[in-house]
Amino acid sequence: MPSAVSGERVTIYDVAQAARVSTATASKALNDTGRVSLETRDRIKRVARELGFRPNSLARSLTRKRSFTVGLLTNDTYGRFTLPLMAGISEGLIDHGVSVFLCAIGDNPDLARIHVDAMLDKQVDGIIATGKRIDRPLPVDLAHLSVPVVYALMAGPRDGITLVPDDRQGAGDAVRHLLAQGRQRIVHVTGPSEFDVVHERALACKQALVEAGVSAEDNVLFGSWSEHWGHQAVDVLWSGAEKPDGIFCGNDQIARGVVDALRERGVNVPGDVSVVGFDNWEIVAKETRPPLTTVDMNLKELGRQAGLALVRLVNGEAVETGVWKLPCSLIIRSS
Amino acid sequence: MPSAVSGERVTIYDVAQAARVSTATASKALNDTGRVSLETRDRIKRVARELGFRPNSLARSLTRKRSFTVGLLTNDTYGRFTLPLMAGISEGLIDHGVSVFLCAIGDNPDLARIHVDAMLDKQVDGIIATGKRIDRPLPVDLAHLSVPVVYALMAGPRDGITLVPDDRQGAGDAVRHLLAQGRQRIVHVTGPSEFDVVHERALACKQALVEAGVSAEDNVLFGSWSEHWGHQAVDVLWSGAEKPDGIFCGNDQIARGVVDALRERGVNVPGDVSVVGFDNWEIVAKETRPPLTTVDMNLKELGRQAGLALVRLVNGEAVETGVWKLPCSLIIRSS
DNA sequence: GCCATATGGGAAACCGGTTTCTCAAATTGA
DNA sequence: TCAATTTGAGAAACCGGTTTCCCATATGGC
Repeated sequence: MPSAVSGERVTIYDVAQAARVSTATASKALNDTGRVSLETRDRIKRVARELGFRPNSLARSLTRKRSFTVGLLTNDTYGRFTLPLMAGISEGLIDHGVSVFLCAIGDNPDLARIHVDAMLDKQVDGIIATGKRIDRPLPVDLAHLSVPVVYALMAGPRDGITLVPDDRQGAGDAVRHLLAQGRQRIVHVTGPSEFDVVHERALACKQALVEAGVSAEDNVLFGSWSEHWGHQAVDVLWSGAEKPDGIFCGNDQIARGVVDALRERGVNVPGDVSVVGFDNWEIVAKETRPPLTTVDMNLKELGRQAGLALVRLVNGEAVETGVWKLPCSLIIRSS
Repeated sequence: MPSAVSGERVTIYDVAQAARVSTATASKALNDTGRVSLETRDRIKRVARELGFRPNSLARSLTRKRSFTVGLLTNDTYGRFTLPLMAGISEGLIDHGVSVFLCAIGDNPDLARIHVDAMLDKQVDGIIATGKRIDRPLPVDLAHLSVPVVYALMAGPRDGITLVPDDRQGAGDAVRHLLAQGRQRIVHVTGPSEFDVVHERALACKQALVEAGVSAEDNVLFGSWSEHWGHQAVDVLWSGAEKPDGIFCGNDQIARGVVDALRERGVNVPGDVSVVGFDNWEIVAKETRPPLTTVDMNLKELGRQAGLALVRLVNGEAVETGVWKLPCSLIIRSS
């Protein structure tokens, strides 16, 4: 008797029986494949709906050899970059019925190995690797896996697919914004020189200045990614002869430190000096006084693209390899 | 011929064939179940190892009716609370071979429904629900699911299992710390009064003061969770007659605002006034000048416990229902 | 009216494991 | 020495779907 059996899940067998067909026909009808009359198809679909049939994804995956599941591997313990990325991936993939395993592996190679193995055992269709250090690989080799891998915010192999923000464009926009404000003596206060992105951004900064015919000599200060360094940098700059009127910072925390230090010195922002940050970490940028103009890396969109690129790989479609640079946006606030 | 076939995954069938036994025996040997001679068991295990056999988790899940997978549902778009929690869950569960699907659903009920359905289709063994607002439920009803649910940082049903930090103890410790510094005029600057935790913490604050025989009248200021509010609160407090010498803040951002405002007024922290925050959001607390003394909610440990509680539920073990309050730790820095 | 083709649907194999049940051989007991 | 029990291992069913292949019937052409 076809009726809503409580507790137990409804299987395709139940549907088939209720519709008086075989499971084969039921399957074909529900998936719009094979040869089934329109009449029968509709009837089966109706019955399935009435019974509240939901196919067991595991069983389907077993035959299809597709689990509709991907893994996201990250060594960003803080979540600053991972969560927006994750949200984007998830958003991009949910339409494809794909779910995401998230694994935070820190810098522990053993843990990384365990998690990757667990993912492969669970038959993930692909893996997205990400980290906070673009130039540092994950502590595990993903190059020879049986599933495709996409790298986001992280250096992948030459013949792989890597998605990163276009730091060059972002930094260029930031500097051009400062120039448009009429700033002429522009310095760049940034993070440790061991980071690739630091050089990327510094280079773009210089280039934009040169293009505008503005001096770009000795205008980069390397330090750490902290507010503290922002303060220090202002101390250094304001002890010199020629004080800058525009400061482009390597991230929002540095910028916050810079702005605070300037205020404390009685320097008006943006009256005397304009400041631009990088990251658009709203919790920092919005609470800076005045709110910080900064570069947004559009991480959510980057995640979406990474997810979509991965499914295309999984589907065997051709995907252009190499480094994809996704545009950054300048978020103009009051600084 | 048993040999390392490249590309294709090794199945239990391959192992059985190479060891000249049936798949039934192979399965039993590898799982240490059934009746197999020690000799045969060892041989099969050795062969499996040599072939690099890794069981297909999907196939196993299908028969065992356990997917060794749980879902983590969150409406915390920012990751501030979710990621540490996630790390804890993951850490607690990896030993059990359990992986975690992470879904950020925001406040969208439709999206929530879709993700929950997707999880159920993928046969998750259980779900952990979490959010940034402890007193706001997720925009989807999880009460009548076929799998167990554990609530973390979020109000669950009466007969469910809910894990939250012990706000009362944390707030009490914070206030007692201020008292121990010799502070007598203590105020509490906290978030919006619609939040349950706000009242919880305010109450604990009052109680600790009363116990110490210190005045606790009109000493709570409700506002928002922002730095800006911290500034405003100092304005209010310092325009009054009797200025406080100890301030306990509802979160680190407020505390940061308070400390900055005090410094700008020339009030010395911790010389004239001691300040304690809540959350131990390191990025804020460590960069505050001076570094912030604050309450850590031990979210990672909370996540671990939530994960373990869930597997116990899944295993049908008895688990005490109700609200579990996990201890907070006071992190003493310089404020 | 008869043969070739198209159509709808089902039986059975399969995905990769687990588990029950059966059975032959080995061991034990009297 | 012979029956009763224990032991080791395999055949087959199963989990819940998908897919291939085959067959009966309906349709079309001449």
